[in-house]
Amino acid sequence: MTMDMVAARAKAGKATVYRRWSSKVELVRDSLAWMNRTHLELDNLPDTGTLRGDLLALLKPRSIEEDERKYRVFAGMGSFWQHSEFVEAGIAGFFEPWIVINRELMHRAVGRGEISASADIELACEVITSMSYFRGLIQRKPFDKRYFTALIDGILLPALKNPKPSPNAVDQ
Amino acid sequence: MTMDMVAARAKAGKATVYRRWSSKVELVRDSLAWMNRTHLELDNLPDTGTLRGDLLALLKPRSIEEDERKYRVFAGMGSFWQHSEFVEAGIAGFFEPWIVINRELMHRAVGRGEISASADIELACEVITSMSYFRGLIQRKPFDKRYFTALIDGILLPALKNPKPSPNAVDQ
DNA sequence: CAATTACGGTACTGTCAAGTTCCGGAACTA
DNA sequence: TAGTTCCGGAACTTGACAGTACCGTAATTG
Repeated sequence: MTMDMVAARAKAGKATVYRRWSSKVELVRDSLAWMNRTHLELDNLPDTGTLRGDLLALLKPRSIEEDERKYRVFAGMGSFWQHSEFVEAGIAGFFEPWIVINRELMHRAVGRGEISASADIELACEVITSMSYFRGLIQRKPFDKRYFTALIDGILLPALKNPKPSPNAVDQ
Repeated sequence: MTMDMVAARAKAGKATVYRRWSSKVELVRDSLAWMNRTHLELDNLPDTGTLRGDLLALLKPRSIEEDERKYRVFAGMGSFWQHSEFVEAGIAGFFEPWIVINRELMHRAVGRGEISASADIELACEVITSMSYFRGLIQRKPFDKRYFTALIDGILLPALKNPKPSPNAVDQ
């Protein structure tokens, strides 16, 4: 991802790119922010009546391919992993919305009495995100509907429907 | 991570480094392989009688700090993320042994009748690894004993002790 | 001790990519 | 049409870093 490539892809001159962004750092920052603008409106979440239905409703073909593009972007960002500013503001920002959404859906499910009130929501709402990330970026296997449903039905819902064996809080 | 730094850290001349490795690529490959040599012998796993005990026995202070060093290495490897050769052989190789160990411990637990035989072991044995990675490299928070036990007690064991909920034929 | 080898250090070369400068031409304006 | 502004493109500068060449010296061997 060189600036020449960026300019070429934009069918623009490098000078023009630098007219709009004063450095590559700013360009990357803005690009990340742009990608982070989530299409998922927090106040318009799916509400199917079951946690399982809500979660499945989140996984649209759109988001699958978007995720894969994000992973390719990550892999190509190379040197920016050193600057923790970017990891925090940019990369972590990718995942935070999903975690927030999961948290909200799970809290609703608790309210409905669908899952145990003593479940560790704070941890559970990071499970999908963590594992999708690991699968996409490390294992480089598709995070598709099959895997997603297996995750929900095989891990997440069983974990949430039971009270946890021992009460444990995690710092946040 | 420049070759000058490597040489300096080794209190050696750059020429000496190049006498042993013909290129940086080979050096990184060998370094990854060396870090991957796991201290956990597969035929000498903990056997405390419970899955919980076995898993907790895996988490030694040694491995915690080693993991954090690995994450720092990852963050510093920058450009190598493009070459999927390295991601597969090197980085993925870090995690595979842990997954294998988890799988073995869980199969034992199934054999003891401790966890449900219908549990999704293949998925479950990736949970700890995925989430430790996410926490260490993305969230940059410590993967310590507190978090680890919360993960085991709040997610993993509850998920495993229950049969999967009905794989209902819900929406498409 | 003398000869050879191995090493640490430093200076050099080549390459690649970020950032700058400049120019010619297109598009808009009067 | 003439003047002004903006853009694409290409050449250039600069810095960082991989890889190389070389030298003085310490260790090794006969």
